[in-house]
Amino acid sequence: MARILITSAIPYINGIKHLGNLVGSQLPADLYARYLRGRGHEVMFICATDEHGTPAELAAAKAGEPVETYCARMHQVQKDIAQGFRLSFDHFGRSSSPQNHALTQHFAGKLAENGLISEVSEKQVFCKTDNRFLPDRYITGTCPECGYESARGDQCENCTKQLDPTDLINPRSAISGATDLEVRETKHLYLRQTLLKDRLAAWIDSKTDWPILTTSIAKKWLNDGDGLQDRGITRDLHWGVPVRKGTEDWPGMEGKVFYVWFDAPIEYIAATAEWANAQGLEDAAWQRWWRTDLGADDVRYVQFMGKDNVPFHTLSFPATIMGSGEPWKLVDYIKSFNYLNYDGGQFSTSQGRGVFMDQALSILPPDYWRWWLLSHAPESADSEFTWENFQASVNKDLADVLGNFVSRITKFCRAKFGEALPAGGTLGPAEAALTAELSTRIHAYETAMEAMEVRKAAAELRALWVAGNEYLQAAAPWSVIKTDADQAAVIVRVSLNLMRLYAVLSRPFIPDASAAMMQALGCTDWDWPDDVAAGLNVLPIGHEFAVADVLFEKITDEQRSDWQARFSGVRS
RNA sequence: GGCGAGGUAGCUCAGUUGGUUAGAGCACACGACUCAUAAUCGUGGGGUCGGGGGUUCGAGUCCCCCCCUCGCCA
Repeated sequence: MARILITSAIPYINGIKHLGNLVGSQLPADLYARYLRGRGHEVMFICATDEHGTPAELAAAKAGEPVETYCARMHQVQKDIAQGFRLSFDHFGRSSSPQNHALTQHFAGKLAENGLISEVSEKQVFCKTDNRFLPDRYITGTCPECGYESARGDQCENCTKQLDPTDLINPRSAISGATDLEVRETKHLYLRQTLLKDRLAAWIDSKTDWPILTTSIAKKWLNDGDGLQDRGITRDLHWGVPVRKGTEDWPGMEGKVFYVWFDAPIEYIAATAEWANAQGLEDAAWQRWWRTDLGADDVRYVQFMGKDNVPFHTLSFPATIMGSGEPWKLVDYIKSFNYLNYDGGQFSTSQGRGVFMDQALSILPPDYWRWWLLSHAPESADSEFTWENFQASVNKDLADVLGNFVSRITKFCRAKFGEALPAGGTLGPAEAALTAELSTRIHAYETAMEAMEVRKAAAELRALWVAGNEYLQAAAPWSVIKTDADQAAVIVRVSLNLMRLYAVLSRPFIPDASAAMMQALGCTDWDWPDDVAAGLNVLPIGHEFAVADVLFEKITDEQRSDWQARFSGVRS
């Protein structure tokens, strides 16, 4: 039994996420967590809301609420929706938690002790119209590197160069558009990433099994232009983690907070601490996941995220961990995703384009979305959601192939033998062939799952469902029963056991349907079929079951065109 | 116009370090079956891998040029 720590990129507190966000991190992370639990491994699956920074302040102001109230409310909203999608976090934390405050301050203190923090008195942009210092991303201007005219103050979207706001040429406020900006003197802390560049580069180079998408982005940031730069980690804001050196005051930093990108990844650790505290456990309970000196040396740590998050997870956060000089767990594998497009364009939070998580759940149960999104996950390239494809995939895969298998075998048994596994007959060559095929396919499924090849795993699972229909079709118990009831009984017993197998194997993808299948079978044995022959013999002769309701209703053409119309515009 | 990402069967996509007749699912056609959510199973048609050069014994897979699409920005 292995121990695996899984984190999903933490969604920003500001608003409900769309399906593209969901499939880019939380959902595949959940798939992986559920699979590993199903195999009997010990899993810690962590997510949280990312709550600090100016966008939260502005959204709260717009909602007419104090920022603390706004964040608490939106956290609960996101938590409920995550539950709606059956995301099986062990803990869904908050980056504004006391635990994260303490840990963020702790890391800053350690980094300072190790000479990795510099205090820089710099000139920062203050907007008189907005009456505030403008954070990096709220200043637009021309990129000094490539001449792109709408570069943001933190990064040029055009050339991906990391920037500081004062690098921009012709800056203006992105909040008001005002140009009455003035530069004021303010002191900030910088993380001296340049001193860690060689260690980071060597570490990235050692990750030869990482996806190209992950390492190529990391290397680009390490080596492009002047290479990795020192990074400001504090801001002149009110909402955030107050700057402190561990538990000590930090002279000259009064009234300032840490930059959101400094404290957000630390929340992965803090959320695990939140989990332990919520469970009434000692610190050792979470430290054994994160401290290699306190039990985490045998933990495998896997992160899931969209490609836009890769630089922070391959460089900034590891710099924090390494720079602390303490034995914190570094990530072992980063699974990154491309973007999901919506019907010919992009999903867009700012434009309200596409289907959002709450809307999705209002029209269909989570399994439908989970199946489609995971079986079409944007792993190797951006992929596309269309309503036609969604309808076709769901109807064919879930209703026709899996749902109908369950339906046909349970109803056949009820009609011919009653609602219990019938006695008689012995396994023959057809069952031996089925067992062999299932073994091969389950192995392929496991291999894909362990490699986090999501689409491939979905295809293998589907092939397993098809194998059941093939077996039934060839065995034809509805014909056999006319001359050999014992033989028909064997086929039915094997098929009903196969249904249980499907429930177990499918659970990571479609947990509700799996639960419904198991409930219909009156079974609570979720053991993974390491031995397929034994796995097909779990439900004994005489075991009673019930015919379940239709597992998956088909999506009608009327529903499809209705939703297509309803979600064609922008969200109001 | 700038930058970025792509162009493989009607649709959504796979195609490992270049190597035998380019694959899957859906859709379509035909056949089988009738237990089942008009479901299932089998067979088949269908692609000059955007175009043109080049490297190579051999390129969807490497290099160059061009065309087109999408995104962001002007």
